[in-house]
Order: sequence, then structure tokens, then C-alpha cells
Amino acid sequence: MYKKILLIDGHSILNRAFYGLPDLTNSEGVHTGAVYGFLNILFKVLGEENPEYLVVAFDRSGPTFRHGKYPEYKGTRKPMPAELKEQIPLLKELLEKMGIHTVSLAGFEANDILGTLARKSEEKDLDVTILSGDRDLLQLATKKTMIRLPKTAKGQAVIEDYKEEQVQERYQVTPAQLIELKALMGDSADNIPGIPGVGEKTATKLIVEYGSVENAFSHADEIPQKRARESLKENYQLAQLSKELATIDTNCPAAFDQEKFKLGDIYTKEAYELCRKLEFKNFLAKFDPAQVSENTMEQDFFTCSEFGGCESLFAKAGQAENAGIALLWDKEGVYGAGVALSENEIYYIPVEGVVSAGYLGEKIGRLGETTTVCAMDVKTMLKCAEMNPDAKVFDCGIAAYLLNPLKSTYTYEELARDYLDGKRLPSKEELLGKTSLKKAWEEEVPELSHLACYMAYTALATRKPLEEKLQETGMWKVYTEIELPLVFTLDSMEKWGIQVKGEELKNYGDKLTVRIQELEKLIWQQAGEEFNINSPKQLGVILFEKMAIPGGKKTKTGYSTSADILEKLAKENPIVNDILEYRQLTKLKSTYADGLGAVIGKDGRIHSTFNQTITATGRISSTEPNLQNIPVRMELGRLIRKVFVPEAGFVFLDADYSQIELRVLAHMSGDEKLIEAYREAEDIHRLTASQVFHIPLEEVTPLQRRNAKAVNFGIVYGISSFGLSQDLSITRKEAAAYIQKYFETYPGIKGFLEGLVEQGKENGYVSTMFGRRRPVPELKSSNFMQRSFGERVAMNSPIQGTAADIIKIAMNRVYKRLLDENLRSRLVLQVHDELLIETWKEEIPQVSKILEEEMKGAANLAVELEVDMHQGNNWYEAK
DNA sequence: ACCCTCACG
DNA sequence: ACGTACGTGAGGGTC
Repeated sequence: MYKKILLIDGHSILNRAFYGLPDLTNSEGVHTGAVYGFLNILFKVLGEENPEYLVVAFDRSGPTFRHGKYPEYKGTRKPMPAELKEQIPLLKELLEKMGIHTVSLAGFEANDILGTLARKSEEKDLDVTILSGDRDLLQLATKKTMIRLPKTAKGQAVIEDYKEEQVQERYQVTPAQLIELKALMGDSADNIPGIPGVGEKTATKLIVEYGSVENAFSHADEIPQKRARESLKENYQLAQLSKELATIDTNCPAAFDQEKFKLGDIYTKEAYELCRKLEFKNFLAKFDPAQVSENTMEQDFFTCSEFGGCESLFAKAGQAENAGIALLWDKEGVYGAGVALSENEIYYIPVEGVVSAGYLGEKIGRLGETTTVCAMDVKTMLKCAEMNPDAKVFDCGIAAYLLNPLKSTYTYEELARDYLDGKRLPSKEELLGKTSLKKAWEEEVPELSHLACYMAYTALATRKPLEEKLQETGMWKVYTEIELPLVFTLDSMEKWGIQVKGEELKNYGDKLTVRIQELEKLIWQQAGEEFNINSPKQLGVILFEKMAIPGGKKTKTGYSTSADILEKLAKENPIVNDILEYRQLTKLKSTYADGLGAVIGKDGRIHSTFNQTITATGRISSTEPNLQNIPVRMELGRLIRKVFVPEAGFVFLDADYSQIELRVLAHMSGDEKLIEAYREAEDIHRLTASQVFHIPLEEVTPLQRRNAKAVNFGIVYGISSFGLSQDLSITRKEAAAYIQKYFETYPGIKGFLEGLVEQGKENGYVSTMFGRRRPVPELKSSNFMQRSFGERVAMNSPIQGTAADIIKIAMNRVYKRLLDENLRSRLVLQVHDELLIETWKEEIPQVSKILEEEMKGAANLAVELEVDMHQGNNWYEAK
């Protein structure tokens, strides 16, 4: 049994992986799909071959010796897409971290390196396997050298293997004669010229017969095919050149260093870290050889369970400048806390006896008076630990969100990896698996204490690097002046919640049910059978197949039955109308009547969660339940708002910004005409119509106003003629004409939006007025769709984000004034451009003033910020 | 787990 | 030629 060397054609395999797989990115927008695919193939082959030695060869940029012979060599190649190009250094880094030797050589292609190393390996009596996607390498096949070509056959990844024998079978010639074939045929991919009039069949015949180009030429007169005969005579020199170009140089100066090629342990810690960063979840297990315990900090963890110990721990913490705090809790209770004072003073405090949840909450709350409490999620902590809005806190989750708002989670192990030099900590799942906190606490699972300690440590340790990054990126002010105070504002809103009349909500739901059942019968009758109307699949079949309504396919999974499609069919098909009504009612019933009913607390109020680290633009979001999408546009749905009521003695004051995004656009673009328009207009859409269509204000028709409004929206969304045409049901041409007219009317807008795209391309991110950033990795995509999306995002995010910044500032100010002025009124909801205050009746004038002042004064724009305000005895009336 | 649909700004 | 408006969350169906 001979020892084996595996030689890999790096670019070729990466290339294959890139085009064969969907273009994956990790949550930071780094393209990783090709590297992932490369690893997949690598592991498969390593498993099958079990080589002693391994080398990956790469092409080098710049001309090779072949260009010296033929400058047009490979001249027709398309440039590599940016998503692929950026993965090359990534792959090299990964290979290096796996201890795999890579080679490239100026003036030579990877093929030459592979050929040279293959021959040298054979001389040392090694078996050789070459892994590549490039068939040119088949010329290297021998009895000891096998070429493996990964292929996709019927959707399945398979590898074709070629030794000398298989080449002969497949091509009827020896491996070396493949060069002769190529010399005659040429190769359009490499831009190697062939002999005109000679294709694969003729070339094969000639080489089978004569063995080489030279011999064929010397017997040219004997060639029966006239065209080939004359062409070869005429182009003999060209064929010789092509042969030189096609020949892999097996004597290039690639060093054979057996020691370096030796395959060691590729499952290194460094490789593991990189795989984590790239989010190759499927490979992590492979790379994770007991490194957790090697990297453990657990010797520095202490448990502090006695009352006296806890007292002195918090006393000590109170002297420190910073303390990392992690509270372990869920809806059922508080189980313990982690307290980190330094790298080797990390404590776990289980809830037990006098060390109760209340005790811990109070201690942590107090701590914030003297020491900066660093935590992963301060708002959640505030649910147990009471703190004033002026308490000293640092929220690592929010800091990390600002630095990259595109991630879906901000867990401590990710923060440790990203901000503590790749430090690898075990995740909650790794520590506890699917065990609940409660169960782990009851059974005194030691990993529960580790979890608390790791979290507390990370919160403490990441503070400094996070703060530095925020300073560097110019987001420190956004963090300290907007986001951090907002934690307390939102916490207060969540705690107050909003009162909901459960009885009335139920009645509303029951009324819906009556009508829903009527509609159901009606629809089934018309369809001629009973089916699940809620199933788009079944509905599609009924409408477009059984009833043969013309409307056609849309999605890849079947027929589209979305409202905008159905609306077009409603006129001629009564069933469609009923379906639309049915849809509307079931939505109201399930999501709102039933959905909201299920989350009314024992206090008769709904306590939504306002998430501060979700959106890409800086908006907040609302969950469990979502109170930011309560119906308003349709009257029937709007009625739901009547069940949202203030407590006795209070009324609702609702204040919303008027067209805040358009005003932000006017300000940020500095477009004089639009700014001027806002200064004089009471109806901006109407004025836009008048200016864009060059007609007097009084003559603007409702349709023209509607169109202008749609264009105004479109501009904010990152206009495209297609999107506008869809919205207005007009042709793209017409839509494009509107846009053009708009830009002519407001010349500053066009330049501004283009500038945003430019900035996005140059910096990789766009920014709001206050410095909040949004990365836009899609701008670099070579895919038209993705790039266009990136452009729209670059245009929209600064506008939406600035509006979000402004209302956040207003919320903080309103919240602070309500506190400072000792008012009973309280902020209860935010819906992006709207604030709802549960207002003590006697305080109405004062609260109105506060809302007006703080909302208008939140930002100083070239255009006034306008606020509409209403009051009422429920949310319906107040809107 | 993922898609479709639809509620909001 | 590509096949879209920007930002969310929830419920139901399907696999």
C-alpha cells in the first residue's frame, strides 16, 4: 500500500462550489457559500482518500508564461463576480488555520503546480489524487495519478474518477494525447485557438490515427476529410501554439516539501473560530474536539450562596467601577444571577432562601447607583431590578446592535467571539441543551451557574471594546443619548401596558364568527365542495382549476391568491368577493380578536414587548402581541381600537407626526423647492401634484393628487418605476415619466438619493442624521436583483432611520418630562410616528403641551415637524 | 421550519 | 434578462 498525496485545484473547486450552491452569507453579510461548498467537497474527499499529504494550489493574478506566447490567452474570460472574489482570501485563511499547505506561483497556473507536484510525488512513489473541476488536468492521469472531477448529475453531487485507463475509455486517446486533441479543437473557455473546421469528432479521429499533431501534419495528404486536411496544412503553426498553451508544465519551479505537505490535525481551534464566525453550523461539531474544556474559564467561577457572602459580594461590587451582571429568569421565576468583577472574580448566586428574587433585584438596582451595571439586556433586567432612568448601566446587546443591526441575535458567546479577540465561550445551548432554566435550577445543574458566569463575564469584558467601537464609528452619541435612555422609556411602557376590554373584544369576535360561517357556506356552495378556504393551495386549485377562472400562476409553489390578484377577479366572480371578505374577517378574528384576547394579563392590560435590537433601520418593533399593527385602514378592523381604553380618570392623547419621512427627506436633501413647498403647503401631496404636473393648485384632480402621493411614498422607499407602476396600476413607462418629472421638479432629491447610493458603495454602510449606521452589503453584489435591492435600501434607510431616531428622542423627552413634572400621565404606545399617552384628565393641557414641544423639538429640521393630536375615551376616538 | 397572506408605519 | 417597492410580526397551512 502506497502513501497518498491529495492535490487540490483551489480556484476551480471554489468556483464549482460557488456556482453549484446558493449564494450564502453570514449575518454580517460576508459571502460564504463557496467556502462552505469547498469544505464540503474537501471533507468528502478526505474521508474517501485518507491521504498522508495535502496541498491546495491556487492561480495567481497576473500574466503567466502562456501570455508571453499568446497575449490573448484566456482573454475572453468573464471577470470573477465580487461575491466569489472576496471568498478567496477567506478560503486561504481557513486553510491556513487548518494547517493545510497552499501554493501559488507567479507566472504559472495552478494546473502547472499540480502537474509538477504530481510528477514529483510519483517519483517518490506516492499515489496521487488530483481534485479539480477542470478537465484539462486529465492529461496528467497515469496508473498512479487519479484525477477526480466533482460533477452535478441529476441534482446529485458525484465525483468522476479518471486514471489513465478511464481516460482512454472515455476519450479513445491517452492522457497525453488529450493535449493533441485540444491543440486541434481549441478551447473557447481558455481562448485557445483551434483549427477551423475541426471539431471533437475529427480531432479524435486524427489523433487516434496519427497519434500527434506533428505526425498528422506530416501525413496531412492522407487525411480523407478535405476541410480538415487543408485547414491543418494552413494552420499548422497555430496548432503547435495551441499545443504549447494546452500543455501543463510538469517542470515548473514548485518546490516539493514533503514535510510541509504532511497532513496534521486540521480540526484546530483557530479553524473552529473561523467556522463559527462564518456560521458554518454544520461543521462546528467536526471542529470541536474538547476545546471547550481546554479554553475553560470555569476555574475562575465561584458560587456564592450564603446571605453574608452575597452581602459582601455586592458591597465589593459597589466599590468597583464596572460590574457584569446576568440575571437568570423566565416567566416562571428568577433562578439566580451572575456577577463578574474581573476576569477571575466571577460569581454565581443561586436564588435560595433569604437570597430571594426580590433580594437580588434590589441589590442589583442599588448597584446601579454607584457602579456601571453591564448586562446583555438591561431592559429585561429592569423587570426584576428596579432602577431609575439615571442609573449607571451599559447594555452590551444594544451596543452590538448599533455596530451591526443586521444580526438576528446578540448572544453573549457571539459578543465574546466578535469583541474579545475571537474568544470562544460555550453557548447556552451547549451548556444546557434543551433543559429549561427552571429544571436546571431545581436539579442544581452546574452548567446553570456556568451560564450565569459566562454571561456576566462577557457583559463586563465587552464593555470597553464596545465603547471604543461606538466611539470610532461615531455612534457613541446615538448610544448614550438615544438608545440607552430609551431602555428606561420602553421598560416603563411595557410595565404600564394598556387596558383592554376583554368582554367587548370577545363580543366583537363572536360577531365576526357569525359572518365568517355565513361566508364559508356561501363559498363552499359556489365552489361545489367543502374545502379549507384558508389554504392558499386548495383555494388556488378551486379557483383556477375547478372553476377555471382566468388568472394564472405566479409563485413557484402554485397559484397566487393574494388580495391584489383576487381583487382583479372580484368583479366578474362573486365567489372571489366572498373569499376576500372571508379572508378579512378571519384575519381580524384570529390575529386580533382571539390573538389579543389571549394576551390580556390578570391586570386587564396588555403588556407588549418593545424590541430595541431587531430592525435594520433603527425602528423599534413590538411583539407578544404586536401593538404596532392594530387595524386602522378599514373601518371594520378599526373598530377593534375601541377596546383599547384608558383607566378611570384618564383619557388617551394620541399624537402623530405628519409625514415625518418626507420632511426628513426635504431636510436631508436640502432641496429648496421641497423645503419651500413644506413651508407653504397644507396639503403636500396636492402641492406636489401641482408642481410636478405644472397645473394650478386648485385644478389638481383627486387622481393627480393620489399619483403624486404614491410618488412621494415611492421616493422614500427608494423609487423604482416598476414598484410605482404596480402601486398605481399604470405602465412602467408612465411610472418612469412621473419619476422623471418629480426629479425635474425637485432637483436636489435626485442628487441626494444618488449620493446615498454612492456613500453606501464607498463605505459599505449608510447613516442617519444622527450617525446611526446600516450596512448595505448587497450593493457589492453582482446579482442585479440584490444590487438593486441594496440601492433601494441605501436610499430608504437614512430616511426611515432618521425618522426613527427623531421619535425615539421625542419619546425619551416626553417620558422624562412626565417624570420630572410628577405627572400621573404615562406613555403607553409608540407606533413609528405616533405616541399614545394615557393622560390623567386634569393634566390634559400640560401633557398636550409636552407632546407638542418635545415631538416638534426633537430635531431641528429645515422644515417644521408637524404633530397632529387627538383625544378620546378609547384608541379609536383618539386617532 | 418555511411559505403565504395580511395587519401596520 | 433579471422580477422589485422600505421596515416589521402573527397566524394558518404544508412538509
